[in-house]
Amino acid sequence: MPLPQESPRRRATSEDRRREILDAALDVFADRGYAAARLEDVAARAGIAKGTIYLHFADKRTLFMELARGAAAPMFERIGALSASNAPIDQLLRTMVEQFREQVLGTRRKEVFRLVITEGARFPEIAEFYHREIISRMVPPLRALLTRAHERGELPSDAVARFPQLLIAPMVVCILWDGMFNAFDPIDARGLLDAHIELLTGRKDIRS
Amino acid sequence: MPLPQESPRRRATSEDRRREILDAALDVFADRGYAAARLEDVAARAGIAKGTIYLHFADKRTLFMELARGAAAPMFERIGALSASNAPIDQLLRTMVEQFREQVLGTRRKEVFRLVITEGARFPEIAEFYHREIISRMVPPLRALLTRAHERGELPSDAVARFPQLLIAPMVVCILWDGMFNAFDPIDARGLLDAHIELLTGRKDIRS
Amino acid sequence: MPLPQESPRRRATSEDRRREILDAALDVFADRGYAAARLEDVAARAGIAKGTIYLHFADKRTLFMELARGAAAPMFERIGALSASNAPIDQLLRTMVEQFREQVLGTRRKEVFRLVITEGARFPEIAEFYHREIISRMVPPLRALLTRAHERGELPSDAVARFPQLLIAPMVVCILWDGMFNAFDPIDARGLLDAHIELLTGRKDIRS
Amino acid sequence: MPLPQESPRRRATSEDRRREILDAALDVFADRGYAAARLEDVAARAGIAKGTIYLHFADKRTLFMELARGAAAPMFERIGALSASNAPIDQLLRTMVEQFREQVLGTRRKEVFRLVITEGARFPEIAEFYHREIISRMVPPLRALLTRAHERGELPSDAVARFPQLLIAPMVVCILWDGMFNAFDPIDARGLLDAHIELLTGRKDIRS
DNA sequence: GATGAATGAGTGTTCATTCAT
DNA sequence: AATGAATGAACACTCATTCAT
Repeated sequence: MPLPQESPRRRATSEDRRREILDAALDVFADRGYAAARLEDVAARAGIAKGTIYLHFADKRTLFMELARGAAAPMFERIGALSASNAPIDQLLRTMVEQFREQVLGTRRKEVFRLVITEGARFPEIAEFYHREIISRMVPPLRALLTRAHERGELPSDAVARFPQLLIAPMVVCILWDGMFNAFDPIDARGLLDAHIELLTGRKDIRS
Repeated sequence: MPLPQESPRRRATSEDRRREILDAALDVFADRGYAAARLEDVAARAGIAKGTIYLHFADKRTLFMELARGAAAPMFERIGALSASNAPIDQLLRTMVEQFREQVLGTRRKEVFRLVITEGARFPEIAEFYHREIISRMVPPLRALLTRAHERGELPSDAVARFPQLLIAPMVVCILWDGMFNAFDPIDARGLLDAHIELLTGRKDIRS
Repeated sequence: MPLPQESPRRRATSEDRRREILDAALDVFADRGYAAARLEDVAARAGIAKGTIYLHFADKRTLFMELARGAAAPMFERIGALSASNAPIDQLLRTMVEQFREQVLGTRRKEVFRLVITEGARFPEIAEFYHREIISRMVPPLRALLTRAHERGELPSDAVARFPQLLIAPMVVCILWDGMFNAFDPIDARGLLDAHIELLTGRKDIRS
Repeated sequence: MPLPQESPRRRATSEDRRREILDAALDVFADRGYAAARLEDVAARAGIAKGTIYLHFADKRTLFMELARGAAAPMFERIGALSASNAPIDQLLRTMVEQFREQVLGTRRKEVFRLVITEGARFPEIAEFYHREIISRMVPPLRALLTRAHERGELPSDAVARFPQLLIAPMVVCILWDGMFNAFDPIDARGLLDAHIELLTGRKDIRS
């Protein structure tokens, strides 16, 4: 819920400017990695002067961390939707995987996640943030969901329920593979993720 | 007919020196990432002068790439052993996972893999090298092995056979999780990897 | 968002605004020195926007110079009063010293003088201004005064008459000492300046 | 007494390099003041590269502080010599003043002192250092000396004994005047300092 | 081979100044 | 008049790389 804005125009512009900088920063950070990225390139790509960045972000590190945090918000909705649902588990998993392909792999957001994965070890705050805000909030409902599915006989094993990381692992691999090998051996993300669901549920999907 | 060898002594010494530098480099690169690592720190940790590094490696990039390549060699042996075996698949998988835990996760070699994963996108040569030397050599025998197992009924699904990445994904996640969250939420790698085998084989392990 | 103004006059006059800026500038320049002072801090302290400074002063240098010049005006009056007087020299000196303590050392004006002393060498215009407007106007009447006092036997030596800087030197030292050592060894300005008059006149003051 | 040097050549060279940098730094700091001085200019004047400065000094501030501290050492000798002497006070004072003119005013060391005076307020460490190492060590022997002289009747007043700053004040003024007004009104330091001694001792010097 | 002092291009960050609103 | 976002030149400091010893 946005606070009342004293000057809607100005505020909007400032918010836009922030967004432009974050967009440009994503390109540059994704391209070169955090340490090798140059703020001058970020500025150039955003079409602004170098100093302008500092009107919106305290320093390079802060810019990076706000970029990394930015990708977290959209995940909550998916989590909420998932844990609330009573649909059969394979349908849920398929929805989840489809959303991942469409909203992460198919967009620039995948770059943010790759950055989180590849730079996370050097940014304790980001690691903690993701653990606290994403992982520790995601695991309990996921586990509940998967446990229920197991108890209903929809999942042959409780392995994923005990280690929900197993559900996520192939997606992580998709992002990493895409970043490393895409040029000469692009991944068939759909095939891989469908195969993974098959492994989990023990059932082959008959796709329309 | 032996080729003329340069002095065995000198060669051995030089090789030792190389190894010391690579060891030190692993520490520093793992700690700070490629771009932020300082060769001065590498030298200090190796107990040598900065310039000495350049007697053994052309430049920072080369040093890093040779470090990255170094972890590849030991994998061939495992691959060979695996594909030659006729043992039941769950036993093979358990051996493989155990080796991973003992020889990668339990050693500093996990740092090399983490570096390959996190810096790979910025080092096309490394990406290509790993794809060419590891992945493209590993996939066919792995696939054959898993296909055979599926056909013998040891694997309920051919999903892993079609996407051997699914076999590797949890190990990747182990390495990444270890690097990011170990301080406050250490991973139970054995549990996770056993659960994964359970998923693949459909059978719970009865460990002695 | 401007608060409703407490004062009935809607806007400060330009002269008031100038004064506010100069006041704020004195604080900031005194605190950090000319080069390290930031106009943004001046603006913040004056409660105005950064750009507003430029409506009243051409640039940072000009602002500083007008600040430095500002402290000069009040000195003329003292000089005039001094040179016109026929009172005994020790009384005059005591008055002078007392005025210095009350109107310079005891106020923020001492900061202006410290700035003139410490930055003067870097601001030829200020050096020239002070030499032209203060020193070269002050020396002749001072010299006349002191010479007369010497001839009347009120001063045992003509040394100060020949070098009126000797009269000023302890005051300069007071200002500098205050700025450097005040925190841990505050100066007894009254004692020091009284002792100085004793040196000049050869007579100890019997203070009431 | 120099310690045994492990590598006389190297050590001597490094010491020389330090000295060259300090010399160049004195020029630049004296010319522009601390904040406005550019280390690139220091390097250029020393005939070295910018980075070389950092092999010898941690940063700009440290460079400045070591420069400021450097001028302190030579003063101890003078202090020791003075306080040990039993010569008549006016002779001591004349020696002191002469040394000041020759070894401070007549050399680049006066620039160091000007820097200490003008930047001291912004460098608490320097202020404390000078107070601790110079002033607090200088005052007691000076006071003892001047008190003895007063008791022997060589000084008509105990004013300087009580406030030894009065002895120093004219020298401070000489340094400042020299920096600000020298171009158009050079000071007659000898005349001024002699006049000051006359004030203190009540005796005119008959110079040869 | 080994050293480590020296280099200098490169980059994050600051801040006086401008100008559209 | 006043604002404050934007600019971009400037500068401290870093570090891969070289080379004389």
